Order: sequence, then structure tokens, then C-alpha cells
Amino acid sequence: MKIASWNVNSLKVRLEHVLEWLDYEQPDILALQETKTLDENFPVDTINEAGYQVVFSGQKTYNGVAILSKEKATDIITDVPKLDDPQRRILGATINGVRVLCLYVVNGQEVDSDKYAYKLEWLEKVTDYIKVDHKQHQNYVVLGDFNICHTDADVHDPVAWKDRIFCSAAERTALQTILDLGFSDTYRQFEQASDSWSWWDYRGGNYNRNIGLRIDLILASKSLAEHCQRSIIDPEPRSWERPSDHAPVVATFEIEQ
DNA sequence: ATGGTCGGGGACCGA
Repeated sequence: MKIASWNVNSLKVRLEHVLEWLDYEQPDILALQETKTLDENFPVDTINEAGYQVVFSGQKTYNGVAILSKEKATDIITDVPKLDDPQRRILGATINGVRVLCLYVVNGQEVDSDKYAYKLEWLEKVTDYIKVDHKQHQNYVVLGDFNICHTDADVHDPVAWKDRIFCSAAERTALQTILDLGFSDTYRQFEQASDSWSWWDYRGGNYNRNIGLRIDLILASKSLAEHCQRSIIDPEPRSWERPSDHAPVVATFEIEQ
């Protein structure tokens, strides 16, 4: 079972990229973030014609999440308890017995800003939900754009980024708290090349200079993680014309479907 | 060599 995640930075602009990528990668599940698409405008027919079903939670201009899957998604959630949030950043679904939680974590702008406080509160409420929901679903994947660099290995310049947004102690602790519920960062289960990033700033030719961050993660529950055979970042679509600033990430699990 | 959205200029958000 191949499970992927991609922040597409507007599905309208990136639809052809998504279709091209689905065609060659053939994931069973693809979680999208930053679709920036109202539900009534979601390209359901085009996705269906590509062989995928889809569920989504969108809004105008900002945020928006979706889950594409070859098999049917059930038990859809778009919100978690105690988080009354108009921002569409959360989408949970069960597919082939695997609970999938797609997250577009709050950016946070700057440490100690109002948005930073919202980021930490948002993470706390989502973590509370995962803790409860995981008890009912052994095979569980939390994936998406986390907007957190877990360790200095996930940052091109840890000195410059020290204690800044994405790298603050409170953000890293929040991510560790999710991992401590029994999740594994599948990417780090395998030996990886150094300087491997999932996001590169559009500015300054940063992709060609390989200056970036690893902020797009696929976390798997213990029962799934022990069957993870591969977890990679596919940088290729970042080199395509008019790309998303994020690359897709992919994890493969050897499990009964 | 800053992109996307909304809207029709430029502000806002992003990471």
C-alpha cells in the first residue's frame, strides 16, 4: 500500500502536475494540502477519470485539504473537538482499514505572534484527537505539511533558523508529542541522503541550490511502521514548469489490503 | 528571477 502527501499550493494551478504524478507513481492514497479550492469547484470528475475517488474540505483562497484514494473512503471528519476553526486544514478518512489523517498545520508566521499561539493551540487540539482516535484504529497514518522541522537535520541552515518559526522548541515538542503517541516518522526509518528537503523557497533559485526544509511528513503508527518498506521525497515535480514549492512524499507499506 | 488569490491595484499569506 503506497501512501503519499503533497502540498500543491493551489489545485487549480497544479491539477496537471497531480494527474501526471498519479499516472507514474500510482499511490493508493494521496493527501493534498493547500488546495485553495471551494468544495463546489473541486475537480471531482477529472480526479475520478484518473482512477481515484476523492474527499475534500476546502475554502476560498486559503488552506484546503483533500484525500484521493483508489478505494472508498469512509468515516470522514473535517474538524476535531474543541477547535472551532473556519480554516480548512484537517481531513480524516478510513481507507482499506487504514485511518488517514491529512493535516495542513498552521504556519505560525513568527514565534510569539498571535498566529504562533494559534499554531500551538491547533496542534494541541489535533493531538488530543489523534490520541482518542488512535485507540479505535490500530493502522493509523498522520501525514501532510507539518510546517515544523523536527530536528536540525531537517533544516538547510540550522544556525540561521535556530529558535525561529518551524524550529522553535515548542513546535518541536508539539511534533514529538504526536510521535510519542506511538508514531514513527517513516522517512527516518531509512538511511537518507543528507540535505534532503521537501520544500524549497521559490525565491533565490533555492531549488537549484538545494536550499530547503523537510516539513512534509508521513507518520505511521507502530503496527504500520513495522511494515514500512520505503519512505522517500520525490523532488522531480519541483523541477517541472510552474511547480508547487513542495515536493510529494511517499511511503510504501507491505500490508494485507 | 517571489507564487497564488482576488480583482482589477495591491494586500495578504506563505515558510
